[in-house]
Amino acid sequence: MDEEKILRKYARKADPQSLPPTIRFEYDEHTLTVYDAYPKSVFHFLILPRIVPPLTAGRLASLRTLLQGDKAQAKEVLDRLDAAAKIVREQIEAEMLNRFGYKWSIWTGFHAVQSMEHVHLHVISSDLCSPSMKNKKHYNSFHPEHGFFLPLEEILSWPEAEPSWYATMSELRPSQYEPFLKESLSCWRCYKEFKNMPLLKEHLQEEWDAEAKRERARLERKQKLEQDRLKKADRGESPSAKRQRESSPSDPEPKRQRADSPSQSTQD
DNA sequence: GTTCTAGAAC
DNA sequence: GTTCTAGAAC
Repeated sequence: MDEEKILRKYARKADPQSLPPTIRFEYDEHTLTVYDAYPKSVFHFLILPRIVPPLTAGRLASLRTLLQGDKAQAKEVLDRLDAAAKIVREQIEAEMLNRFGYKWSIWTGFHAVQSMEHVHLHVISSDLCSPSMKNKKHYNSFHPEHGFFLPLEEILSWPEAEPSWYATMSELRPSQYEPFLKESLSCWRCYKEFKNMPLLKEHLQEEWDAEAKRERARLERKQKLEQDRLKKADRGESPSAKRQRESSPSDPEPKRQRADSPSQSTQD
């Protein structure tokens, strides 16, 4: 089987369950999520639209062929990928907490010019630390500033835009995007430039380590505050003193979890 | 997409 | 001399 058409082969499977678990992550009626065979980050998945009528292999050959076809159909495919990506991100975040004790950002988007046939949405953690991250092209294809990586959120807004603008964007001309891959090696977090990949990789690892340290310390402070609050509450401390501590300025991030659910306080 | 490798860069 | 890149081959 032609290596280049490997994704199309997966997307064609009537029964994705038959794919080995080393390749298959999960699937639903319209999408299939696989592990990237050469992950460029700690977490790196590809979400493929499955080839189910009326969708054809030709229509799903690339993001370009999808966008240049029926607009409503394109929108539907993108929405299904979006829904699948949300679920994958939740699972990645759970795994981040399990294995690393904190969560870091996850990017969801397409390469403007894909190298493997068949539409595939990248869901990739922002560390960009992986043995398979080997050259400038690899790195720049995910650099959030260079423009080669197209966030799904952005593409979802295209069909709502001016039709002539939509048509222009849908061309996804390689000549427009390929130069982005040749830009100098700069850290996407601090913009510092590096002479070669080994030096950049070393720096990316340091950035990620620093983030881990920062985030773990922040979570610890938060948990300690919470424990103290509960202790004080048990002793019947005045509600006003409690409120004062709760509005701690060191933790501006809004949290989904209510502070008064002690049963879950270790997870966050 | 990867592997291989010649020659540039250091 | 060794490391690294980048283009060709697959």
